[in-house]
Amino acid sequence: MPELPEVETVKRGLTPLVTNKAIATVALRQTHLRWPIPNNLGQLLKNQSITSIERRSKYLLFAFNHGTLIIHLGMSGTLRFHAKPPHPEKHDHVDICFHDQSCLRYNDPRRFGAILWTDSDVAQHKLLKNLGPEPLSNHFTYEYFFEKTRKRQCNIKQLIMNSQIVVGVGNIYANEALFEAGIKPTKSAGKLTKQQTKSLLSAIQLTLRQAIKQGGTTLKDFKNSEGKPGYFTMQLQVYGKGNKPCPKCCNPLKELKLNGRSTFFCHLCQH
DNA sequence: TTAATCACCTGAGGGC
DNA sequence: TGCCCTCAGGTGATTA
Repeated sequence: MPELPEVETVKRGLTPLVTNKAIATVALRQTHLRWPIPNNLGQLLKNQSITSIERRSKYLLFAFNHGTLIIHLGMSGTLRFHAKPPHPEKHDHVDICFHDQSCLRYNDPRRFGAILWTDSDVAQHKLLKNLGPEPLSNHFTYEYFFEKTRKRQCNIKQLIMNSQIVVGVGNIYANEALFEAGIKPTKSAGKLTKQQTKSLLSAIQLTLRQAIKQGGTTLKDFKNSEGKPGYFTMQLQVYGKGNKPCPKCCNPLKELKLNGRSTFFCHLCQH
């Protein structure tokens, strides 16, 4: 399930492989994703070259001279580069084929992802314009974060997963960052102390940096742009480890549902 | 404005 | 072995 580190890993992997390559054709086998893929995508991209790949939140932004292709991997999407593409398999929904016979292939079993096109300022696209700051940018400061927690009654886990507050913190990394910071996921956001806010901000950044360094998680579906799994699973401390010993105090980790999401924490180490 | 809930979708895993 | 059911989860839309 791609989260920010996974998307960043895909971006870094694909950038040297596809930038400045001219597109020959686009094969659309399934256009029904979260939103319909534009039927004229092939016409839009034919003989055009990708000038750069950027990432905003979990969206990959493929820049062209005349617009931007927005791709979200959803829950189960992968984007892989093939020098010589094999025969399409199940859920290989889209191929972006280059003149040199190589291809960028989008596969998404659950079809929660999206492939959209905009010829306007991509930052003003309705999916992107209301997003909060990038967690690893200079805009995600202690002052900003503390102000956002004030007068909030929702739990802190839900707050850090809110993309209007800060982008890119999904369920896995929310669990991990809260454990790292020693903060109980159910704690009301508005009751965080200044020190806890600082600790959590640092923990979010540390967790994401480590995951990017490791190449993302390997949870079930995730593979990077070369089809290889990430390696961060080895370092997950609490996610998916209900009833297993806490890495810090060895007491059994608790598991509960919070806003419909699996939540793991140590009731002794997290307050 | 904030918080909670729903819908989308399919593969994996467990129970029978 | 096969069928059925539940669960997993990111995020926009809807509702309260």
